Amino acid sequence: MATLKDIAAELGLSPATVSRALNGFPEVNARTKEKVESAAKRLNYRPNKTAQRLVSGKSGMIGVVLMADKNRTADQTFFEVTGGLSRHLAEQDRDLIFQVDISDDPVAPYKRLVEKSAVDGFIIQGPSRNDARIAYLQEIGMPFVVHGKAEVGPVDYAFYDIDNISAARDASRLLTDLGHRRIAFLNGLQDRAFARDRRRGFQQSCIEAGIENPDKWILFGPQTPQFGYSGAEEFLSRSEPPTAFLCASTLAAQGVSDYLKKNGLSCPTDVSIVAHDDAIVTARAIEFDPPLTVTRSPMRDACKPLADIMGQLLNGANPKDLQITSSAELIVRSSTRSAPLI
Amino acid sequence: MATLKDIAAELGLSPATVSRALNGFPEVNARTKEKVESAAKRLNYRPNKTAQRLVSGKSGMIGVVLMADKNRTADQTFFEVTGGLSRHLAEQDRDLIFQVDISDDPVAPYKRLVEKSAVDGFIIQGPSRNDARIAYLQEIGMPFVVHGKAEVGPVDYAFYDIDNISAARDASRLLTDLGHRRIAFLNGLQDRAFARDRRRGFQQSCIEAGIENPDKWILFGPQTPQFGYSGAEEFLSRSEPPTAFLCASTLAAQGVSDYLKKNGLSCPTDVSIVAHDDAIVTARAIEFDPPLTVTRSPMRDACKPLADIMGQLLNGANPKDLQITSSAELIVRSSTRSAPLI
DNA sequence: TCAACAATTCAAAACGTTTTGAATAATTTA
DNA sequence: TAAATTATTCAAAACGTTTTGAATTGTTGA
Repeated sequence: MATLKDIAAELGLSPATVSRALNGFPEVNARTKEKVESAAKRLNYRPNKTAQRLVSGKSGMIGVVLMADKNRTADQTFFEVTGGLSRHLAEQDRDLIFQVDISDDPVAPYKRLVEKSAVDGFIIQGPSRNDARIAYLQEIGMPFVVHGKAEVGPVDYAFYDIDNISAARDASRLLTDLGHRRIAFLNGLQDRAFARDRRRGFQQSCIEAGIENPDKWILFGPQTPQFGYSGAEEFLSRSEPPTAFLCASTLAAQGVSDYLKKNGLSCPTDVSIVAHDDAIVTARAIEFDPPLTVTRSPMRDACKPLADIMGQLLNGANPKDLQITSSAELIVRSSTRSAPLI
Repeated sequence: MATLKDIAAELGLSPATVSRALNGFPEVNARTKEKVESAAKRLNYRPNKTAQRLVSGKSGMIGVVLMADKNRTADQTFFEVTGGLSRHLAEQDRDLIFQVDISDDPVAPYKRLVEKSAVDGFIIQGPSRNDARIAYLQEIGMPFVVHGKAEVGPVDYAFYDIDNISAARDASRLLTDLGHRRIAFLNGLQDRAFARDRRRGFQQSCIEAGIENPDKWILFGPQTPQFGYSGAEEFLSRSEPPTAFLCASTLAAQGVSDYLKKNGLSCPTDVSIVAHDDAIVTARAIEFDPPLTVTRSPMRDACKPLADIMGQLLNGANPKDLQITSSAELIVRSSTRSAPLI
């Protein structure tokens, strides 16, 4: 591998000049620059990243950690995002270090990468309330971007999130507008920030529609077909069964749909279904029978903003200026209809 | 962050001695070593990885590349392995760089990481015949381990693979022993090495059982429920429908099972099903109705051997000594029964 | 007591860059 | 033509380790 010195020796220049020439510094003579560039190409020169890192103090790496505990359910969406992230970081000539954690301490893998000085920053997925990881990274001053916003009020870190309150409100408002009054909500895991926000949105539209005690219509759980199935079972065996389901993911909606079919109930005639659609491949809303009404905001769409935010953060931007909340669009398909007369 | 120099200054030693003390060299005085170690702990010293890399010429990183083209199907198993890999590499104090490729050239992302001197080696998943990535890495002398063996005969690179020929042979032999003579095989994508081997195993047992022209019973495709469903449809609408299905994955088996249910066919009374089980979470063989007979070899099990092989490779071992073929075990459950009398 | 040897430690070089401060060459101004 | 600028280049230091070869100290044997 050719080094700066090799080029310098070849042209009778100093490494300093060669370095400047290749990095486009203005003070280097045009002719010299030309010669250096052609020599670099001829010798197939590639700057040694490690050396650059040593002097710059940056690693050029971004850490992404997956907690491989029980909720394997997160995997699908997690990887969807991680994959896209890797692509967009590559555009900034950064790379993604991927680490899977098995320990009980959620902070441990972050600590490990920090202490190895392996990364310049982290992207945190699936934040919870009072997230220990966020606290740790803030304490040591390590840059990070959160996918999803953990707290309710204003925060001082960078994040990209969708407006979960509005999404849930829009979805359940559609149902109340159609006359539904008994709406079951299969929400995400209770400790997740997005689940808290969606609950809030659901409550808001319930209040608007004069529905009492919305909380008794909410079930928290992992977003899987199994959860959807058992949730449908539970709600529909109540004395006052729901006429509609709101699901936090198309995966849960799949379970609900399966349960309805198995029990001779028709969607949308007997029961309407609305889901939030992350646009993950394994449960496409449009391929449901009937096609599913959703609030849609593809997970994929988060990748580029997250990577961009990280880039700006590492260029010294203020985290408070890097807070993006995007909104989900409501797409009405065939799984929703007026509430049946009772 | 404390450096070697800081410790040296603190104790009135040279950085060289401190370095040796911390790296357990024998020539350093026991008392000195003790003092150095306690000082290191007190100052919370962590060696700077980048500096170590510069001098050692190693990056401590292993590259894993996902080709994000059409066959999204690979994702599930890919991530299963990648996750485990990250864990086991961490045990060697190595990290995993994860890169997603979108270009048409399968070699491009490897080249990119190589030219940045970002990694010490690669782990290649889903090899195909005459894989260009393997050719490239061999040409430039970059260490790599292949998950799955690409060629038929002996090869000179390190790999971990399961014995696909035997797995397919065992599975189809089970069916022929039960009297089945019309066995449909929903195999993997035709360019994949494992699909070629399984075809071979299938052919072997067909020949043993006196079944003619086995190839007309094979369909190649992505291992998805959709493929299973359409494959079942195609085969069962033939004039001589199969009495059994052999699937390359439980995902395809799911599609077959769905098709049977939808069309009033019973498994195992009308049709038997055997699948190869990678033990991925989204399609558990044991949760099928009825529980699925499989040849089982969990994807997860590949992670540790792959990481170990990589470790040895980087320690200078000969790739030819690092070739592991493990065998899948046949687990008979309730989805297989004697062929129906015709 | 002196040489021979082993046990420790050290200074300096190396890895390949970037950056600093100074030096040289080229050009302009007076 | 000398002085003052400006444009260009350079040598050396820096980043934080590891490794090399030499130097120092301590110990043993004669």
